[in-house]
Amino acid sequence: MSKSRHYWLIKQEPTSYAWSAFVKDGRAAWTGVRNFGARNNLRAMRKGDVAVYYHSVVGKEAMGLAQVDVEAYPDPTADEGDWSCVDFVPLKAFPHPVTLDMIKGSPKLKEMVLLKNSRLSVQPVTAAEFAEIEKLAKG
DNA sequence: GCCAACGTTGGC
DNA sequence: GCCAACGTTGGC
Repeated sequence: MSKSRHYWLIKQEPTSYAWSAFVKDGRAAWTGVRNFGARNNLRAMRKGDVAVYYHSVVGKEAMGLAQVDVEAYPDPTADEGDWSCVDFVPLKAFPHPVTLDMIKGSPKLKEMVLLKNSRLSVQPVTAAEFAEIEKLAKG
C-alpha cells in the first residue's frame, strides 16, 4: 500500500468566509461542520492533503487551494455532539477561478461529488478530477 | 424500523 | 424568491 495524498473540496459561502479572508488570515480552523458525512471526511484528512476552496451560492467558483495543517480535533464551537474540525492554510490562488459552469462542462468532472451531492460541504475529490481542475484554473 | 414533516443548502 | 435535494427528527 503506497501512501498517497488525498484531495478534497471544501465549500463556503463567500459572504460567510471568503477565500480572500482566508488568505488574509493565513490560516483557518474549519469549524461548524454539523453533517456526519462531512465530518467523516474531515477526519479522513491527513496533514499535507490539499483541498479545493469553493465559493457556494455567490460566485459558484473554485478560488484556490488549501492545505491541511492540523488533522482533525474536537470542534471547540460544538456545544454538544461529536464534531471535528481541521486547520487549513492557504496553498495557492488559482490564476483563473474555476466556475461551476466550467466544471459542469468538463466530461472529466461530471462525476464530481460537487455535482452529484452539491449539499455536502466537505467532499472527496479524485486525483484525476483534481488534475483537471488545476488544468482549468490555468485558463 | 418506517416514513411524513420539517429545516437547511444551494442552484436557478 | 423559489424550489429540489438531502439530512434530521419525531410519531407511530
